[in-house]
Amino acid sequence: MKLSTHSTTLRRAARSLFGWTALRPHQLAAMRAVMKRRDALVVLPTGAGKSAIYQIPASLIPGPTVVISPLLALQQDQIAALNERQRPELRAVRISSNESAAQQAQAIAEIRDGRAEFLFITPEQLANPDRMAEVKALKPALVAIDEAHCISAWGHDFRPDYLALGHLIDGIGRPPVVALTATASPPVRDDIIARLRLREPEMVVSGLDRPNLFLEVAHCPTEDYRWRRLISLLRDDTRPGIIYVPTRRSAEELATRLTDAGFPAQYYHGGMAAGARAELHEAFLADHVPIMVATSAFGMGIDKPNIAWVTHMALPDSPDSYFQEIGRAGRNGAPARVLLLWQAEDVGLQRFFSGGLPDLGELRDLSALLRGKALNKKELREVTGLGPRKLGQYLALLEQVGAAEPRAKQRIGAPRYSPAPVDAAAAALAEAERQQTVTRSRTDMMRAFAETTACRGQTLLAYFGEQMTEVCGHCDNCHAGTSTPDDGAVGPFPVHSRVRHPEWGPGLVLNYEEDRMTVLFDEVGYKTLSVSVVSEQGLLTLD
DNA sequence: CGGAGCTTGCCTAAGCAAGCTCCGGTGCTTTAGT
Repeated sequence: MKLSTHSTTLRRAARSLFGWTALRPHQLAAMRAVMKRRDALVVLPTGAGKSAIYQIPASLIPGPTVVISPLLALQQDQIAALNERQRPELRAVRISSNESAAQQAQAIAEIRDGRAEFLFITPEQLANPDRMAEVKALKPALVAIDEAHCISAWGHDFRPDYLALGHLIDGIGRPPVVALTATASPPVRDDIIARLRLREPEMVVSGLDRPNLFLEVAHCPTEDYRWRRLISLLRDDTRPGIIYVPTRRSAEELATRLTDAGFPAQYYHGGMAAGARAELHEAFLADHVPIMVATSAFGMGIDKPNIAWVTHMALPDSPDSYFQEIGRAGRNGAPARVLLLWQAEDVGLQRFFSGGLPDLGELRDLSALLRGKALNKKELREVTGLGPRKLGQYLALLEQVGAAEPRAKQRIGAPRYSPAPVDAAAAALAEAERQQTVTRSRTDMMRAFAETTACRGQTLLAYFGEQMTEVCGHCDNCHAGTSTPDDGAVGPFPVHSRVRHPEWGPGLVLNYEEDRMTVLFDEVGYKTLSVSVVSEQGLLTLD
């Protein structure tokens, strides 16, 4: 089929299903890749009609679509939006712990009989082999991975089944895969591609600059100063906004303090009852909550056009999180403020969150146990005495070094040629150390962003692999006149070229700023080097 | 890692410094018990 034919078909479907008269170039490019049954990785800001990228082609391609989406609440919203349209070719069902066995059976039947198109599901569900077989039997024609950055952000420790998604997709017959996210730096893109085992994916990446967001950072020597800066923002701007805080307790305390000070605020965090969370979410969307004080739990799936400002009361763990969180402001295109209030001490908490290296002995014992007999997680917990969290992390690590693999009936065993327990433990520990180094180097980059006197827009986008040729003009440093025009990245190696360091191995050149250059090394994460030292000592070579 | 909040030790009265302990994010699942 000719490309133009696909375009016409897609435009017609967009008009008929969504009432859209036009498709944006990025949307169309991504949809055409899906129509050609190619794998695709799509990085577009939310609000750019990302969901339609899989939904419109799915309605045209014969066979159902499996949508893997991380949060049940988010799935619920997406399903409701689809089913509101009352079109059989868009009907969506779900399988999760929220549905009874009977409801789950009915969902499967609806897909099998062609009465529904979309099956929403979590990676955890697919990790159950019986469930996997059930989904495979439906012969899905397409898999869509929503919020694909979760693979990289959560897979390594928090939700290990995210790490196994490539394996899980193979298990349901490996149809074409389209992965979608609003935020993915180059290494995160590589991680997504590798974990999902995408085959020569079509890359659709839009420009990330958000000119209507004014970026501002203030170093706060005292808590009092932090408070006063916040209050001055709240006096200036009474439109709705989000305040991000690092802990649950500080969310509750700050909301109370603000309310007492005459700024009515609500708080939101992951420790609250599901019902209360849903209510607050709704109330915020309905403009009933002017100020939301929240941990990072608040936000995914919040597509609210009129968020006027986002403030961080501590340094986020990474530019990835920061960009994701500030991206919720100004979706309607109106001017919006982004303010980061930070202290050097904030880094301590992030180090704690990224801390906790596995115990070599425990890893070795677990590895030896798996070689003896395949066990399920509950049995493993009982035998080893490890907590569920720790056990999940250990198993993910051992799987990555070829010392563990999923088996039938939710059991986990050792592969036939798995390394000896001592070697497996050492390799797993090394892998955990590498991940921790990279995670911590992201926090270093976040701190560098906070401390820079250069253009913040350029600095932030360079992290995401986008080279802006001119200063952004919408940050505090541009307004203060300290942003030096970055005249095309003068340096010994082109931006985005692969280089090699004798000690740190291969890496990717990200940007130049005065005499400093930032390189992302595969093994040790982000490093800032002096350009003159690199040049004089010949530290880097083209790889 | 670092902050909050407690106890201890000083030593003859109340209050302060030092030292100690504890705590800290993101969500799926499943199960036991009301």
